[in-house]
Amino acid sequence: MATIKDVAKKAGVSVATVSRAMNDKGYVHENTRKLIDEAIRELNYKPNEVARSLYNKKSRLIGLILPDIRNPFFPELARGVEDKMQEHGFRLIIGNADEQLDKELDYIETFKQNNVIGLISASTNAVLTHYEKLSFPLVLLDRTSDHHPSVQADGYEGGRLAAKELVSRGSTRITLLKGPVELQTAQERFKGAVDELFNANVHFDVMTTASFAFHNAEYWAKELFEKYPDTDGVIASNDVVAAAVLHEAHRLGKKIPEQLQIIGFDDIPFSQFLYPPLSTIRQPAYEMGREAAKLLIRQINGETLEAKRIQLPVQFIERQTTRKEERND
Amino acid sequence: MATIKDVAKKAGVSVATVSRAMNDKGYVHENTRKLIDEAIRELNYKPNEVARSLYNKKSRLIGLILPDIRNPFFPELARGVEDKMQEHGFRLIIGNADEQLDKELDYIETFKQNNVIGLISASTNAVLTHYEKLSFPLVLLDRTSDHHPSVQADGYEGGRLAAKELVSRGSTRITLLKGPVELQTAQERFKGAVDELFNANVHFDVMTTASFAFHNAEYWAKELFEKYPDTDGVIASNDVVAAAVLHEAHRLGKKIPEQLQIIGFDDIPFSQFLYPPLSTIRQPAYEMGREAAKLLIRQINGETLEAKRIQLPVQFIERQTTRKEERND
DNA sequence: TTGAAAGCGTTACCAA
DNA sequence: TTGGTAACGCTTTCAA
Repeated sequence: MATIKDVAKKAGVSVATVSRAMNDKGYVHENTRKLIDEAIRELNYKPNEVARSLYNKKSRLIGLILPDIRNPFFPELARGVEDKMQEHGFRLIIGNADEQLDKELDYIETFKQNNVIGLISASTNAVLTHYEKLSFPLVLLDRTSDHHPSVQADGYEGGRLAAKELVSRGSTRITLLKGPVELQTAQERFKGAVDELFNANVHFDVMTTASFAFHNAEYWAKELFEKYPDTDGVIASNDVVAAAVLHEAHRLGKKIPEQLQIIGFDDIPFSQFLYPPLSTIRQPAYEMGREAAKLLIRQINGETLEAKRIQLPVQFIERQTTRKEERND
Repeated sequence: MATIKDVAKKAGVSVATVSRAMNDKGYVHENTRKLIDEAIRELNYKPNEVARSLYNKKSRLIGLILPDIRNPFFPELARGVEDKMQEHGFRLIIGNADEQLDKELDYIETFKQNNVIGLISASTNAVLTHYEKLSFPLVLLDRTSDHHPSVQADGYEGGRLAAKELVSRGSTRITLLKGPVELQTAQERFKGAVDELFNANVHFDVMTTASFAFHNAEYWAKELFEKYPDTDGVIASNDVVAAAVLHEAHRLGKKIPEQLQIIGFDDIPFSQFLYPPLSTIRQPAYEMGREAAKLLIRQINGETLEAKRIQLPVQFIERQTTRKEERND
């Protein structure tokens, strides 16, 4: 690997001048610059980011913490972050926390030790204290905080919408799946749904699903129908859980959506391929990722954002696990 | 952040001694060591990985290139790599190439510039020349190479199995979906299936799907039934495509598996939630990730592996998009 | 407009 | 058994 010294030698100048030329800082004569550019090209020189990082105490790396890379919602978020960061010359390193605090802490440590210039976290951990004394800017994604800028979908409205659509389509014994108690976004969805359900004055039961992961989803689904065998409308905590519920409903021979309506949350790509295709509340995951990236970049550029909160709208995606709306015309 | 100097000062020794103590290199008196350990603890000192990396020209970071983070097969792979690496104190940074060569090159550059100690690539790009002159060890995952160690599933056998199961379950007009031409693994599956189909002397058509990604899968599915409306057995190039085919088959009102059998490839977690649950050829993705990690670690530890190839077995997962086998007893 | 040199935090050589 | 110091590749200050 060629170093800045090699370039300097080839161009017949000092390393200081090469550095100035590369970074457009201070004066460099135009002719000198040409010599340097040529030397760089000929040697195929790429600055050593580690050395840069050691001096500057910042790299061009952005850390992204994902709670569970296997839930398709998160890769979608990641893609949004990635694309936006790419446009600005930052590189993303993804850490999969696997819903475990120690893994999350490991990654944060790794990020610190490698001088990331900023961090985006979609962590699902309730406690955020380990984010308090970071030396680089932070954006929270798919969750909120009173102390940090954040991007999230309008969970309350999402929950409300889900309930409203189910009710207006005729479900009368609704089961509301409540996501992990420590997860704010899940709680907001829950609150939205509960409020709407109360208003509608319809019977409903609540069941808590303590995780969003695949291997548990099946279990929740079974439990759901054991506890509430005659439910005729399920508001799932997310699409993965909804898929499991749909699967279990088929196994039990339920007609969907005639006997049982199901509505998910997220709108992951797979939902359209389920049978029947899953009606769901869409979160604009990719956009959320982009917005988080924008917020982080603004901070990197020196703006102080405090606890700025960006909330993106959700949307009911009507597919076929819900019936047609009952019209009175 | 405390530095090694602070520790040295606090312990009343030189930085050289602290360094020796930390790395267990050279002599350190037991008493001195105690002093140092205590200082480290009190200051909550963590060595600066960037400085280390600058000197050693290697970090503790492992790069992982994924072709498409949205295809659930790859996160599963990543989890395997991650877990194994974690056990050895290495940290994983994931780069999503998005099936685009320039993104892949960008990540490789980032990895180089950040002194990763090794690289695992599940790239889908045909050309591998950019992997030739790397200064760190490389393992290819989910693909093969004559020049590098690699880990992959037995694609040929997988293709063969898929065909065999479909035939033995009574499909007579099979459509074989062939993955991207530049993808070796796809080609091997294809070959295995073709060989078996020839032997079985059953009619079959071939259609090429030029990508594994979601947004295209639907398109291939539609095309499939336009071209071969009376096919009674589909061997999909992977589970994502299979899901799309299943979806389209429903839309066309086909009875599955009575009129049409479908078999996938990969066994991603979602496949069990499809309706009917998808019969598929399982690749042991998580294990593959772990094996790739092992291979990389061996190289990091100085072994030369040449083009060692590890091939893991595949397995037919019988679910309900295939009929019961016709027995003659 | 340029260059010498110090410094970023660590490791390793060599002398003590 | 310990410590001084050069070196890793870069940026920045200051003097020329």
